Formats: sequence, C-alpha cells, structure tokens
Amino acid sequence: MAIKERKEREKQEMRNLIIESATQLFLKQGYDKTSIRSIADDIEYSPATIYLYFKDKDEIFFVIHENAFEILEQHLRRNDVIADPFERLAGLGRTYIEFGLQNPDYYDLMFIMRAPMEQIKNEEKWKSGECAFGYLLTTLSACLEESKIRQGDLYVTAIQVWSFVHGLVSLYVRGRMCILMMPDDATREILYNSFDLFLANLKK
Amino acid sequence: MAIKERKEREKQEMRNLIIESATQLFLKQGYDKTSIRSIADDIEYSPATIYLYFKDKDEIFFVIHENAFEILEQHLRRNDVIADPFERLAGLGRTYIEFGLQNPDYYDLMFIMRAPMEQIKNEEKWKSGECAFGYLLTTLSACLEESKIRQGDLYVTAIQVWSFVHGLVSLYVRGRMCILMMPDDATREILYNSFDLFLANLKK
DNA sequence: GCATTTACTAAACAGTGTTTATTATATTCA
DNA sequence: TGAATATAATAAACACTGTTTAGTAAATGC
Repeated sequence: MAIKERKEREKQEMRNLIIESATQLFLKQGYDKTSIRSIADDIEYSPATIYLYFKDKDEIFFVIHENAFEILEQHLRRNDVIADPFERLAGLGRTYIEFGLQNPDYYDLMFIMRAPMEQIKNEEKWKSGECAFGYLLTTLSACLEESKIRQGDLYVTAIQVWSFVHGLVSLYVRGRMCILMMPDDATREILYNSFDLFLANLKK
Repeated sequence: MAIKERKEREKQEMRNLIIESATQLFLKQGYDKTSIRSIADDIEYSPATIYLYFKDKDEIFFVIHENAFEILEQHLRRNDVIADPFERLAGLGRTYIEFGLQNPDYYDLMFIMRAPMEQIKNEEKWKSGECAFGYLLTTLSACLEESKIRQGDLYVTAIQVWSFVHGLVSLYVRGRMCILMMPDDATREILYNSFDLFLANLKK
C-alpha cells in the first residue's frame, strides 16, 4: 500500500507549492495584496483548492511566520561562536535589529501582525517565539552568572532587552521614525547608536 | 449671507457625527469590523454620504488617531507639576505605558497601524507625533542639563526611551507577551518592573 | 416662480475570504 | 476487467469590503 504514502507526499508537495507561492507574493506585494485568488492564480489552481490544504488564510501565514523564525534563528546562531556572553548578547541584538531592518515584511509577520497569533490561540503555545526567546534567556543567564551585566531578575532583564530592540525595529518598519525627519540611512545610524548606548548602560 | 456659515457649521457637525460614530464602533469592535457601511448604518445615512465628508476610510481614522493623541497629551501634561526632571521623565514613561495598556485600540492606531500614516505621507508632517515627542525631548534636555541622567546625544537618548516603552506596550497589545506564560496582571507587573530597571540604568 | 446649486442615495464595480454543490479522475474490490 | 467507491478539483455562490457613478429631491439664489 505505497499509494497512501505517495498521496501523503503529494499532499505535502501541494502544501509546499502553496506556501512557496504565498511567500513569494507576500515578500513582493505585502500581506493585504496576497489574496487567496492571487495565490490560486499563481499556482494555476482554483481558489477553492487552497482550502483543501489549508483551513484559512491565517494558517498559510502562520506557516510563513514559522519559516521566517527559522531564518532568524539561522542568523542568530552565528553568534554562538562568540565566547564572551556579553559580546554574544551584543551580537544577538545587532543581528535581531539587522534582520528586522532587512526583512521588514517577515518582521511584521513575526512580531507585529495579529494574523499569525490567532493560530497560536488554537495551538495554545507560541513555539517559534519561545525558541528565539530561549536564545536570549540563555545568553542573559550566562551574562548574569559571569557578572557581565547589572544584577536583576532574568525575565525582567530579558523583557527589557527584547522590548528595546523590538521598539527600535517596529517603530522603524511601521513608519514612526519619520519623526526624526532624517534620511533613511541616518535614522538607521541613530537606531544602532541607540542600541550601543543601551548596551553600555546595561554593562557592569 | 449667514447661510454659508450655517452650511459650514452643518458640514462640521456632520463630520463630527461620523467621527463620533466611527470612534465608538472602533473602540467597541476594532478597526476591521468598523466598516463604512456600519458607520453609515449607525448614523442612519447611506455609505456614499460619508464620502462627501471624508476622502476615504484612512482619513476618518487619521482624525481618530489625532483625537487619541490629544487624549494622551492630556495624560502626559499631568506630569508637568513634577519639578525634578528625572522624576518627570519617570512619570511620562509610566503615563505612556499606562495609556497604552488601558487604551490598546487607540495605541494601535497611534503607534502601530499603517492606516493613519498613509495620510501623513500626503501631509508631509506627523504633527501629533512630533508634539508628543517634543514633551520627551524637553524633559530629557532638562535631565541632561541638570546631569540627572548619563550624558549622551539628546536624540539618541530620546529614541532609546521611546523605543523601549513602545516595545513594552506594543509587544503586549499585539499578543507577543504570551511568551511569558503568565496571567495578564503578572505580565503587566513585569512590564512596569522592566521600566523601573531601565530608569535605574539610565540614572546618573 | 424658475434656474441652479447642494445634499443625498440606490445601484454598481471590483475586490475580499470562504462554502457548497457538482464534475472528473483515481482507487478499491468483486 | 467492470462496477462501486473514494478522492481531487472546480464553478458558482455567499456575504462581505471600500469606493464611484448616475440620478433624485430639496434648498438656495436671482
């Protein structure tokens, strides 16, 4: 009965096809313009077919959201080679900001948009988020143990770091940094300077 | 020719009626469910009439966005009585966070959603945002002058403070704080503790 | 009192996410 | 192999959305 397995494989391939098309359209045109109909058009199937492979639009974008987390994690992992935990923390932060600035649509989906979080409510847990947050917790824990940063509750410190870098990136990607009335590259400069200052204040 | 003035007054009254209805629906049901048709239904006019008073949906929500800034400013102004600039800064931050937590929909419109910012592109300047940011700049300037906080560039420091409090609030209102796996009030506790720690690190 | 401007709306347009009933194909079993 | 069943795909519809157009009724100007 290899037919069942082939069918399962074909089903997965179709899911991949849909996700690949949706991802491409999403990165090119954004969330709103990536309609079920436009995906169907792209893969040359009818819109109704997509609903045989995904419950709704949210489920499609939840998968894209998870793929984006895998990409971020690949970037973050490059800091594993840094021995000093404080420098590793600095690396993680800069990597996070850089990822956000260079992949604003992915960042949006991961940390700003409501759509993928609706899916989490059903799944109870935000696995992707917890994994990335885990990196931060581990690094901060090492920093505290080696007294590289000011003493304080681990979770409070973690939220502090995350909130700060998220604030920088999200104000930027959602157009609020226009308040500085500076060209784009100067605004980015301020972003990184601001992060450096933050690190300096955190250091022991 | 008092007729012209009456007409102008009536036009403004109609605009107010639309904004009041839209605001009420927005705070009750959120942005997406506040459709032009639902507003029209509420004020007992046809949907097309709304377009005689507003260019599009964005323009309506831009006005609501501006009204929200006025409310925030009223809250922020209560800190004017605090003489010590550092304590005033602390007050401003806490007021900002509190406003965000208690008015998540307004906060969304002011600092997260793209809709009202489309309007700013046409108007060139984000007046509401600049006004609120001005409060922060003035207070920080006083802090620096009296050496209440670590020395540093005014704008870099301002972005640092704003990004941090925005990060806290926006991660919360967009459901990412679920990562802490804590009840809502405990999460809020962490938020405020995190802000206190931030202030302590900033203090000279 | 008549012409003109203003205020309003019904209906349509072009989209959206999603569901249902139907058809064509593939698989199973006698 | 041939009939019965299960699967895959779709056309069409449903209930929405923001927005525009053409036409009507009332208020205003002369």
